[in-house]
Amino acid sequence: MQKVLGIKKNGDGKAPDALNLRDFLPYRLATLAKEISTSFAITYEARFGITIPQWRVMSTLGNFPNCSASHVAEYANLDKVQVSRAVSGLVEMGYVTRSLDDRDRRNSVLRLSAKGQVIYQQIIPVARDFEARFTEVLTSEENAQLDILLARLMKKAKRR
Amino acid sequence: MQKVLGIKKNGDGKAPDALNLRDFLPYRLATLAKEISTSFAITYEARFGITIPQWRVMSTLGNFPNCSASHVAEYANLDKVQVSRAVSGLVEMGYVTRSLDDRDRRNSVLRLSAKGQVIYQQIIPVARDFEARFTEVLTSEENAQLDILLARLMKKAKRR
DNA sequence: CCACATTAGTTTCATTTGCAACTAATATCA
DNA sequence: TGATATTAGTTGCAAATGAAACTAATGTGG
Repeated sequence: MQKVLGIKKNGDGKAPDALNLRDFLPYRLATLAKEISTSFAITYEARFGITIPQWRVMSTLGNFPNCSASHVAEYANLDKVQVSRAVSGLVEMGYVTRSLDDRDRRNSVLRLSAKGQVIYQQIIPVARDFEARFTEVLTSEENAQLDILLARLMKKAKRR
Repeated sequence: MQKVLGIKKNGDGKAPDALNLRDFLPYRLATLAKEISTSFAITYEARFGITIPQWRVMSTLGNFPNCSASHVAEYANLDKVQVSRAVSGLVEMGYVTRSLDDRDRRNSVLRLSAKGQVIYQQIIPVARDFEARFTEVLTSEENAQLDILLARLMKKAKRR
């Protein structure tokens, strides 16, 4: 009986009576992502005292200075509550400044502070090294392929 | 400047000053996994009233009847607290039976009840269909490749 | 211009999560 | 055999999460 991504296929096409969790794509992605995320989170939590949502916010602000909280939420795949709380913490720690957009005072204007810039510049190489430890186990062709496959799956996931 | 999995490489090898979250492997995996997991969870939560950990427990018991809670935890990548609570709920709903191992009364012996078997058999095709919606967007070669890449990344993640 | 709808962001509250402490059973070893 | 350690599983508690209510600002149709 051949197996393709957890789907056991027997010759006559009859539904098999069990399913192997460990071969099940949603499970595999979830466990892999969790393993990698938490391990990365531990790295920067220990060194810089920030959480995963805070890392995402800082990284977004590194690319989009002066953007709004909703832009951060959209870009970093966080909900607005998470962004609000993450930013509050980052402001308290002095890593981010928050002001109001004078043209529309509902919007916040978020920036990395000078201190935040310093931290951010320190995290980048750590992040790259961390990522490299994984990309290293694949050839560059495989990395390119992975890139394509993940993009395709994500596109599908978003469309439902 | 070429980009490989979020690592911008400029010609002279100098560290670039920013990192694109959306190209960052841990982020991509986390968001993809979350999207897929929650969308699948909604499916069976609505129909069968079980949570993600409960789905994992049932699926494990489908393959390993009469196993212990710690075996479930190990196999389904849950911690023992999650298993304990998931099982309590499943027992309450009448999907699982819990007894003690007479040879070592610390160990529990978990089984799908008759009712649990029925539910489990109903979830399997739903799970397969759900997974198929994703594997469908890839060719069978790509699926095979994805399988290999995820396995390699997971192996690396586990070793740290 | 004013009532009403919409949007941005925060706060509240109920649920989920996970570590740590705990209980109970078994293993170890003097 | 009896003190101590280890293992399985549960419970308690504190932090994280997320939906929904809320505040404040802006947009819109009459």
